[in-house]
Amino acid sequence: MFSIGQLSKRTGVKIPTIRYYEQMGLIDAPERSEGNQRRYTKEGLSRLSFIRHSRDLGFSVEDIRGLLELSQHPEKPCLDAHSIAAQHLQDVQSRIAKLRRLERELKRITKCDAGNVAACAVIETLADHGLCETEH
Amino acid sequence: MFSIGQLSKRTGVKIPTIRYYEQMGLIDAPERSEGNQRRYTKEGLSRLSFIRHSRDLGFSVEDIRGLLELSQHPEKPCLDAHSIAAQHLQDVQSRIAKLRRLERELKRITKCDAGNVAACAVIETLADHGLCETEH
DNA sequence: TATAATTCCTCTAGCTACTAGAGCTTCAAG
DNA sequence: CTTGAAGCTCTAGTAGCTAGAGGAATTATA
Repeated sequence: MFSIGQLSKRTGVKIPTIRYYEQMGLIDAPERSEGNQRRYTKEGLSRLSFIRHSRDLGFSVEDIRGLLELSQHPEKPCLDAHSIAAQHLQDVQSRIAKLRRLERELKRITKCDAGNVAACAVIETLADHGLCETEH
Repeated sequence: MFSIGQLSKRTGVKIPTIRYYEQMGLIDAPERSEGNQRRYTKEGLSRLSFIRHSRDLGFSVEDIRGLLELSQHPEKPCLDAHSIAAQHLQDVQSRIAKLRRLERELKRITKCDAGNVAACAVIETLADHGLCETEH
């Protein structure tokens, strides 16, 4: 049996976050000690690790809800898991693409070496979208 | 003079968002009509365009506050603008790097072609960080 | 000009995924 | 048995909006 603090240390999930996940229904409410403190089992630990890892990979809480549900049913086909992951991969890729465009634009405007704001490319570009080279 | 709706159409910023920016002090409270409706001038329009464009480039509201302040003082040196933009560029680059690592991991795990959850690489990887190839 | 349709007003609450703090209770080590 | 760390619940705050209620003003049509 682990206290919430031990669980936190083992998974790297902060204590208030663990309570938050419980409130959101991602993890089951664990048993309590006589004095009403949470006591977790190994199952609780591995479930929280799963969540932590999924969050690290950028899955939303809703995605994780689906993935957890699936992981409880090993006999089911795993198409759903794949489509959640594939969708997420797409999201990640489009975010990368968008950030790359920003990066290009920011690199370009920060090259300015004017001395004052009146002639500064950063300020000027922000004021006038027409000066941009790419869409965003 | 523009109504809030016209301003919204010209800048692409939604009406509640314009009011929100006013509340946050990013734009000045404009004059009002006899019936208490907002009436904007061309200055209001260009200030909002500046904000919109900066948001598109991913600057935070706080950053924009600084950039706007600077843009009001054309005679000042523009070092501050550059450091805000350069810092932001760094943020963008580190986000790109992080997303690339995720992308690699997600690509790898979605390659799985098992038929059911018990053998599915997606689920398995989420459950066990040790199966990952890169840190995240 | 009368009425109808559209736009605008303020105010409150909700979204994601947490995080921080107040004020109090329980646990574990010495 | 005491004391300090760790736990409890509850509320509110973070960014950057977005949505809805309920009502007033403006604009377009008949």
